[in-house]
Amino acid sequence: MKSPIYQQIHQIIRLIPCGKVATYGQIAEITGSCTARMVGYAAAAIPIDSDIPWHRVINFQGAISARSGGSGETLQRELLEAEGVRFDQKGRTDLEHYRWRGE
DNA sequence: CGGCTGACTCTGG
DNA sequence: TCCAGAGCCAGCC
Repeated sequence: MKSPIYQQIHQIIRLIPCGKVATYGQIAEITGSCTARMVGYAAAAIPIDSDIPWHRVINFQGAISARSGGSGETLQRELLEAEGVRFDQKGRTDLEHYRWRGE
């Protein structure tokens, strides 16, 4: 980790409590030093094997953003459902109910 | 130093 | 609800 920005974003994601989700823009606002895209790119750099709950990071629509490679979207949904997050038929979560308030 | 790329967000049709 | 376009910035050739 050379860039403090990525490190910062990774740290914020670690603070997300179980059963809650955060949007890229939300995290960007918390850092106050980067934009939603930066969060997305930093998240993309997070390895699945990492201890960072990257699956709790979703887009502002409450939907899961598919990664560049391929499968991962399915895994993310499975992990969120395991934490109690419900998905509707559109594959989206109720942000008003599951969005992390920042505590 | 310059160009390309990308887990985004927002507005409008 | 879905699709397209514009704005945005760090990282990697």
